Amino acid sequence: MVKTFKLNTDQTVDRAFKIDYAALLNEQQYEAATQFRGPILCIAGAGSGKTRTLIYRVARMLESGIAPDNILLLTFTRKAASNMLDRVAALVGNEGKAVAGGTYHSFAANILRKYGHYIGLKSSYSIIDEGDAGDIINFLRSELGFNKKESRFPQKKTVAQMFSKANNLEKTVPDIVSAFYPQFEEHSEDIERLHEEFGKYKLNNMLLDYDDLLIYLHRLLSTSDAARTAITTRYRYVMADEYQDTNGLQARITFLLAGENRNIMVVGDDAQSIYSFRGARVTNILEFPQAYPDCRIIRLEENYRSTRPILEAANSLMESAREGFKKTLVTQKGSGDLPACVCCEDEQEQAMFVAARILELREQGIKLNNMAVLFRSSFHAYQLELELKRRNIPYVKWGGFKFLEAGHLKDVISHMRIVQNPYDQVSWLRVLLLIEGIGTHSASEIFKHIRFAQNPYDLSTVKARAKAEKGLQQLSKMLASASSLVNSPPARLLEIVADYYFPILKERFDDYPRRFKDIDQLAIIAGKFATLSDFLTDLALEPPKDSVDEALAPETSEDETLVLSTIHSAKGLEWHSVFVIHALEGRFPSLRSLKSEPELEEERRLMYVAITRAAENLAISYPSQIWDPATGSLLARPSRFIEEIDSNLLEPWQIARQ
DNA sequence: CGAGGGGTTGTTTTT
DNA sequence: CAACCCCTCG
Repeated sequence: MVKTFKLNTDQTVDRAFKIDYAALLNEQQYEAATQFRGPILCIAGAGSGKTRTLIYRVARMLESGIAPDNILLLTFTRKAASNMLDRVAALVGNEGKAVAGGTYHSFAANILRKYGHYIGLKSSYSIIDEGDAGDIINFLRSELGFNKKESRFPQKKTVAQMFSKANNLEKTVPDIVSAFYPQFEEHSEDIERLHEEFGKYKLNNMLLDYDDLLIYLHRLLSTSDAARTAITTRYRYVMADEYQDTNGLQARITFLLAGENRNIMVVGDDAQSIYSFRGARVTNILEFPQAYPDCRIIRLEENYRSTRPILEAANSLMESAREGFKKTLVTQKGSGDLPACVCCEDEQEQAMFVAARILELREQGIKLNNMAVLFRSSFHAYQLELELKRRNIPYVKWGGFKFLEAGHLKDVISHMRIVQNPYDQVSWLRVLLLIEGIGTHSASEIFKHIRFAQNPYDLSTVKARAKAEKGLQQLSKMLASASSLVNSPPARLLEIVADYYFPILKERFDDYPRRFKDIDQLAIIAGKFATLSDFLTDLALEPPKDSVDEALAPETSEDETLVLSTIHSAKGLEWHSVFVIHALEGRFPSLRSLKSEPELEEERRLMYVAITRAAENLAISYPSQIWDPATGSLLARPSRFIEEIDSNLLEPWQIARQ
C-alpha cells in the first residue's frame, strides 16, 4: 500500500501588502478584490470600476503569494486582458505579466495545442476564420453541385453564419434555418448536407473554426480526467469578465475550469448584454447562483464615470426594459449638462454638426482622444467619415469590416499559409487563381497533383495552358525560397511574398497604391511575431480591426485621434464626450430587430451601453429623414429610445444654419 | 476552359 | 454602391 502524502501547494502567504486596498476601493470592490476562495458572482453596473476591481484582485492575489501561473483571467477580447495585466504589472511588478489571460477562444487554442492529444487532436491544427469557412463552403457547394440549382441558394457567408449560429445556440442547422432564415427553408436539406461535409472537411484537414475551439475544449475538459486535472491543478483561480456575453458552452467550460477548486469569480452586467446574436445568454448570470448555491453575490452599483444627468437618462431608458435585475446606478459626481438631443435635417447636416461640435469642444480644451462617435452599424458613419476627412480631423474607426477581409490581404496571407501548410487546399486555390490562365478547373487539378507530390512547391510538372506556365514558374520559384523560412520570424517571408505579389496586385486593381500600403501595415504587424505559426494563429483569433490599427500607431505618435466605433466595439470603454448618431427608427433600433421583442430589448441595452460610455458630455442625434434604398422607404421617426427617456432629462437642440 | 461583362443581390453587431 | 454570381463570348 502506498501512502499518499498531501502537500498543500496553495499557500497564501500572510504579509503586509504594498497596496492599501481598503483605501483605494469601496466596500464592495474591496470584498470582490480580497475574497479569493469559493465562487463569487459580481454584478457590476456600467462604470462601476469593474476593471479596476479585477486588476486589484489579481494584484492582491500576487501580493498574497499566489503564483501567477495559478491565475487565469478570461476576458472578452485579448486586448482587454493584456491591458489589464499591464496595469497589474504596473502595480506589483513583472509577475503580473506572467498571469494567463485572454478570451475563451484564445485560451482554448493554447490548451488544445498542449493537451489536444488527449482527445485525438494533433497540435498542428490550423484555425480558420469566417472567411476561410466561407471559401471551404463554396468549394464543397460546387462539389455537391448545389450551385446549379434553379432557385437562389444562400451565399457562402450566410451559410457559414448559419453553421456558427447552430453551434452557438446549440441547435440543429435545420432549426436555425427555420427560425432565422425562413427564406431559405426550401434548401434546408441541402444546407444540412453541406454542414455534414463541412464537418468532415475540417476533420480531414485538421482545421478548427472559432466554434470548434470551444467545442473541443469542452470535450477535453469533460472527457479526459487526466487533462482536466492537469489544467485545474494549474489554474486554481479563475476569473471571467463580461460574463453576460458568454454562451451556454462557455458557461459549462467555466464550471469545468472551476472544478473542485471552486475558486471562480464571474463578473458581468445583465443590462449590458448585447451579443445574443452569437448565442450569448444573460441567463448565465442568473443561473450562476443555481450552479453554486453557496456563492457570494457582490453588487457594484456606484458609478464613477458619468455625471448625474447622463446617468439619469440611462436609468430612465432602462425603466422601459422588460426584465433583468432591477438596479439603479448612483453617482457621486455632481451635476453637469443635460444630454443633448439633436434633430438634424438630413444625414449630411448630422455629419456637419458632429464635426463642427467636435472642433468646438476641442477649442474648449477637450482632446480628440477623449471624444467618440458611436453608431449601431458601421455603415452609418460613411457620411461622417467624408466630413471628417474634408475637415482634416484625424480618426480611427473600430468595428465593421475587417482589415483582413480585403481581398489583397487575404491573397498575401494565403501565400504565407501555404508555406506553413503545403496541403492547405483553400489557400492553394486562391493563390493559383491569381495566375493568368488558371481558372477554377485547372486550379483544382493542380492541387490534386500537389497533394501527392514529393515536393509540393515544385510546379514544373503540372499540366496547365501555355499561358499559365510563366506564372507557375514564378510562383514555384518564390515558394522554393520561401519554404526555408517556415521556422523563422514571419517578417522576411512576408517580404518575399509581397515582392512576388506586387505585380499581380498592380495588374488587378486600379487603386493599387492604397493596397500597397495595407500590405506594408501587415508587414509591421508581422514584425512583432517570432514564428509564422504564432502570426497566423493570432491573425485568425483576433484580426486587426482597421488598416489604421492601433497595432501600428500605438503610443508611437502622440497625435490626437478621434474614435469612431460601433457600439459593440465600444464595450467597456469611456470618453469625456460621446456622440450617438443615427438614433432613428429603422437605423437604431435597426429595421431587422423591429419584429421581435427580445431583439428590441437588446437594441435598448445597446443604447444603454452607448449612453453610459459618456463621462461628461453626451449628444444623441438623428437626421429627421433618410431615404433607405434597401427597403425603398423613408425613415422619418426619431428612435423610440429617445422617447422612452423622460423628456425633462434631455435638452432638445436644433440646428440653425448660417 | 478562362475572362470579362452584365445583372443581381443584399446591408448588424464579433470571437 | 459594392461585392458576388452567372452567363456568354473568345
